[in-house]
Amino acid sequence: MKLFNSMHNEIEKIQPLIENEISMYVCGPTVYNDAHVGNARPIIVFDTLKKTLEELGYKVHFVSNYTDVDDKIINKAKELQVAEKEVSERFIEAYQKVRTQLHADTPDACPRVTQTMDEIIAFIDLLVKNKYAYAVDGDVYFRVSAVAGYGCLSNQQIQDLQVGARIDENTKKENPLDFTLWKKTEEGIQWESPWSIGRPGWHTECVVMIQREFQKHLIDIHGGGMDLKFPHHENEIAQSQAAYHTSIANYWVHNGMVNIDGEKMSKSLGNVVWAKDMIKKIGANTMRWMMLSAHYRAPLNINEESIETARKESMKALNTLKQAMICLERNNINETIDPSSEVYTQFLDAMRNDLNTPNAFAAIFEACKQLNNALRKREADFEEIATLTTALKRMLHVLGIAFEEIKLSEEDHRLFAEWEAAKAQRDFTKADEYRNRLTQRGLL
RNA sequence: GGUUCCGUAGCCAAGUGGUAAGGCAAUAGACUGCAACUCUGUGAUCACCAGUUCAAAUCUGGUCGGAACCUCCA
Repeated sequence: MKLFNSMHNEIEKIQPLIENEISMYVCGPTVYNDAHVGNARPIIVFDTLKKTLEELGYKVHFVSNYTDVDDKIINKAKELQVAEKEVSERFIEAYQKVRTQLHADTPDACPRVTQTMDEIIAFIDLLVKNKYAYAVDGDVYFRVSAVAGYGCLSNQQIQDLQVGARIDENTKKENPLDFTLWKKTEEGIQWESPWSIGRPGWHTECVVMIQREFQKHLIDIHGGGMDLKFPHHENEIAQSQAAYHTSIANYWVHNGMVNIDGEKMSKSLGNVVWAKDMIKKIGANTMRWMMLSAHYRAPLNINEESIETARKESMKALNTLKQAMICLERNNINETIDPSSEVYTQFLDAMRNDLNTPNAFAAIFEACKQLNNALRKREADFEEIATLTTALKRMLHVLGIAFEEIKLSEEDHRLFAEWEAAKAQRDFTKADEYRNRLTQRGLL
């Protein structure tokens, strides 16, 4: 398996820390609102990565968090006049629903900030004690200058950052780049800490959660949206370097952003599309197909045309699969277990190569073509059909495209036979009748 | 100002040194009782310029155009 490592800006062969096992952490959402289609992309991308790794034989340990402490949640709670916990619970539930609807596997663990507070405070305390952080008036800041190599992920030089940085009104910091680890506050949820009553900053939780969930300081893959690279991931690394002398993960993977009709999705533009609405409108299969039809690192533009194309393509593949399954059922052929075939190899090679889903789709189209040709042959090669069917199923599974298994009832078998008999007798009235009934049963 | 990425047929999109995958659309056929489905054929010299090389979409330099990030947005 090869992946583009944002840390070194090049494609690298994955060398897992433990043979045949992959530990993977993906930054989850701040649960102050419903997930929009931009949030859906990392769900789909990293779920596809997980499924690919599993298809390649790796055992994947997958963790993704929920940020349930944040200013935005506090504001939302005020707006709705409810407790913050109510807001976060509600949107965690909504997020989980979207993830499930998108055919994404539930992570092995979904830690929350509110449930990790003791560890977070202990971690900040460790940083303060080791002089990597300092407390001022109840706030705690990370001392960026204390770690060598700050900026290694985003390839930023500290001096360059300072030039362009917006002027920070916070004069308590030693350096404008220093980031908040603990914030004293009288508002919203609060916890007691050695420094003040307050709440933690955003950048600490992931480091602590990774340590807690994986029980180690270095994992294989850390993922998230491209926009998290700086400062979030950079700051995670800085803290991890300070506390554990590791960069948290060996491979940093970032997905590209989503645009709607060529424009960035934002509240100010008023073009935010909620994931749940789009799923309802176009279906999860079309949504995954569309999102995976571009490479995960490239920006993805969504418009009516790209949706329509994805819908057609996915329908074609699923229809081919259905016809193949019906053919096998009607002829009492068991599917093979082994998907080995040229197209399956082609597919896996594409996926292995930095998740090259556009090329993987080419393999799927080729499989469909071969399958359709095989299905039309006068003397059907059932072995070929069985192998291709298994291969196609496996490929669709890896991409998270759901399909229904076909099991023909006695009645179905009879209808097919009657239909064919009627056609043979050129009784087209009857034939159409059977055809309609088969169509109604979703078999044609 | 800094960092990173991109500009390939009408549209989407791979390919990163050896003479341009795939899909959608379009179009011409085949199959079919009709329809649907399906299959077959047809299209680009890769933003522009200059270099390196036997050979460049692919490397180098430049020009033009677009995007993301630079303190909490996936």
